[in-house]
Amino acid sequence: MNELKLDLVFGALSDATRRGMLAQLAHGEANITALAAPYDMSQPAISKHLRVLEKAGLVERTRRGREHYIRALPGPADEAGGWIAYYAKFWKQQFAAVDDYLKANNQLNANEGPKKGND
Amino acid sequence: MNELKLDLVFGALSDATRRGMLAQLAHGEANITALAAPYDMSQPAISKHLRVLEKAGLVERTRRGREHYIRALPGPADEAGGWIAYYAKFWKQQFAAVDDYLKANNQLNANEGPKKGND
DNA sequence: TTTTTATATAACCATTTGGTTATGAATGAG
DNA sequence: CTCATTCATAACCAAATGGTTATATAAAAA
Repeated sequence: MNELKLDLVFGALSDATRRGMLAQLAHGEANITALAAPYDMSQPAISKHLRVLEKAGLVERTRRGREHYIRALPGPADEAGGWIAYYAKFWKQQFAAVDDYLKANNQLNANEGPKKGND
Repeated sequence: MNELKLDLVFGALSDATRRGMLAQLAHGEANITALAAPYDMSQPAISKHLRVLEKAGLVERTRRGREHYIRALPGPADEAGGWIAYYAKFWKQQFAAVDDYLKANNQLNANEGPKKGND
């Protein structure tokens, strides 16, 4: 997945309303009225959120008569998750290495115990 | 992790410059000048990006003399990854179920083969 | 056919975002 | 001490974001 697409996917996931919609879609596809129901928000606002999810490739829309059914597509989210997992592995190594260094030098680790004075 | 924090984490990850910085931090901590080096961008812009990463809890800053050393913290990214992994599991089930349904009804699956006419 | 329902689009607005230049403060080097 | 380096902050700007109301379109229902 290219960087531009990751921008869209992470950007889409950065809003609680959109994450809520994706969570709702875990139960299966839903039409837009159903997706909108939990939110105290105008219909065009919901429409915009859905467009953001669509542009990120996180959902797919199927028109059936006058209703639009939305379902979640796992691919792009997986790739975003993959990005995180890939780098988190290295960050943890670094994290552990710094931890070990601090312990070896008998210093307090700011990421665990309470801090010593210096306030 | 609360929703507000997830907003910050996903929001921080939605920018290629910030993801680049986090990628760089996979090799270990770096001072701000080093982090800034790959980008054709003013120093205050870099400073702002770092603040976004800090507010999301994705990095930690340690001042040593006049230099600020940055290192990545794996925690928040892990939680964001966890959110994705949790829901992706359900989306895949749904995905598979719809797939099966379409196949059972001898229809083409829009997610795989080419689409039939209707253009 | 008329009305209602489901949705989109347009126009607008305030706030946030991502950048800039200019300036300042603290630390290190000469 | 003076100068250079590392970084932050302030003020500004354009574009993007997340919302609104008003209006339009298409399909279903009456």
